[in-house]
Amino acid sequence: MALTDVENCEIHEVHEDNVRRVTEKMPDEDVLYDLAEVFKVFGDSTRIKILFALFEEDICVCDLAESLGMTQSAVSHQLRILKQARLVGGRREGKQVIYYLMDEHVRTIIASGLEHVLE
Amino acid sequence: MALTDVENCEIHEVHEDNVRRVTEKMPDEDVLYDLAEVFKVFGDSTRIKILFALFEEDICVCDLAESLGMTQSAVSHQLRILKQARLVGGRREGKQVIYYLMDEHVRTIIASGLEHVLE
DNA sequence: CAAACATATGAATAAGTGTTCAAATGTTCA
DNA sequence: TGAACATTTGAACACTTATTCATATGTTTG
Repeated sequence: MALTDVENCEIHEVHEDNVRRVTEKMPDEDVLYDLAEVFKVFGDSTRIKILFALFEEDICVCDLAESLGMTQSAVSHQLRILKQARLVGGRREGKQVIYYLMDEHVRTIIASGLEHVLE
Repeated sequence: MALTDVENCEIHEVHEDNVRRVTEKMPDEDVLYDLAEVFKVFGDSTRIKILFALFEEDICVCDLAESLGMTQSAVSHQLRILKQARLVGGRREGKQVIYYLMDEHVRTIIASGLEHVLE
C-alpha cells in the first residue's frame, strides 16, 4: 500500500503499527515508575558517595560525614532515602548506628553506570 | 590498643582508619558527579518510557508522543535531555526526526535496574 | 512562494529535592 | 538519674525539574 509509505503523522493518524508495537511491549506503569524511582536514588552524588563508602566497609554516620566532608545531618537525611529504597540498612551498635549495603544489586547498577561514564 | 575499641566518634576524632580507607578508594569528584548525572537522566518515568520505546524500534517524535499519551512538546523536551546525555540520537527523514538508541549501555543499565525492581 | 505539517524552543508555573539549623530521640556510663 | 555523645527528625530555604502554552524553525508539496 502506497499510503503507508507517505511519511505523515497527521493523515494516517500516526503510524499505527509502530505505535501498537511499542505500546504492546511497554512494561506496566508501576514497573516503569519503580524503575525511575530506583535510578532517582542513584541520581545524587552525595548518595553515590555514600554507596562507594559502603563498598569498602560498614561504617557509622559520624565517619561517613567525616569522609564525605558533610554535615552529619545531611548524611543522615540521605541515608534515610537509601534505606527506604532498601539499598542500605543500619544496625545499632551502642551509641552508633552502623550502615551497610543491603543489596548486591547496588554494585551491578553502579558498575553499569560507570561503564557509560568512563569512555 | 584498648583505645581503638572504644566506639566513640568525638574522642578519637572519628575512626581514622575507616575514614582514610574510604577516602582513598573514593573515585574522583568528577566521576562521581558524572555518574550521578547519568542516573539522574534515568530517574524519570517519561524518559524511561522513551528508552523502552526505542528498544523496539527507531521512531519519530510524533509516534512517540502518541505511544506515550503525551504532548509532542513534552516528549521533545525530554528527548533533548536524552540527546545531551548521548543516550539517543536523532536523524532527520523528511519532515520527521527519527530517534534511535545511541548507546547499548542503555540496555545494560536498565536491565540492572530492573533486576532490583523485580523481586 | 505559500500552505501544511513535524519538531524544537523559550517562558512560566507547579511540584520536587538537598542542605541547614534547631530541636528531639536514643544510648552509654559515671 | 543526669551528663555526654550519636543519630534522627522537622521546618525552612534555595534550587531543580517536568509540563504546558505559545511561538519559532525546518521541511515538503502544490
